[in-house]
Amino acid sequence: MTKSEIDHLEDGYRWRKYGQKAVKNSPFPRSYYRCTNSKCTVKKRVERSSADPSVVITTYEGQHCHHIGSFPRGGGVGAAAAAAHIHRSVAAVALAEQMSSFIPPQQLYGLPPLRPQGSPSSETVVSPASTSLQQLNGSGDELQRTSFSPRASPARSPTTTTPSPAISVVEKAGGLLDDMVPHGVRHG
DNA sequence: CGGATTTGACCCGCGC
DNA sequence: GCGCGGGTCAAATCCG
Repeated sequence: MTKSEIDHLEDGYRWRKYGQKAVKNSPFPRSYYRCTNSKCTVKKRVERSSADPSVVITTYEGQHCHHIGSFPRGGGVGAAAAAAHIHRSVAAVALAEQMSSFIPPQQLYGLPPLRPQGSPSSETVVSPASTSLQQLNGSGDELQRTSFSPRASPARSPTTTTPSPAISVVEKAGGLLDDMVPHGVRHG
């Protein structure tokens, strides 16, 4: 789950939308993305929460068989790539957690069928990924979630320059990216 | 002109 | 067997 107004959250990979369908649970449509890499079959499902329109639920499916390599903002990325090759898509999920960080891993709506048994034991599978991310972050995610306000403001200013709640996640992403990309390459 | 996005059609599994 | 919901394809369109 990610708190953001925009659907196309940049997690370091290139995504191409290939479909959009309306869902019953939510009045908002669900978007389907695929990794632009030819031999990479990773899929991403982005839907908006019915309870909180400002929350988007991003579901990763599959595993990136390639590293980021060509980061849209530049190069030198290692965090997401390192996390991505850990084992499964949980790395990507964990990465999304890092960006949102306002929900404990145990309460994830549902993880990929990593465990054939009925008990996924999410903490067991998320642990390695989040641990690595915590290490490369230098600190835990607690400080992030504490400084994050889950209810920023309605802020639906269409034409004004009022900062939108998306800025919050952007700042957080920036803080995360700060460790991934060097300064100066994020302006475009 | 090319790549990404849009959007309707098509396909598949499931319930009645 | 049919209808419905969900997922994907592909032609048209948009934008750089």
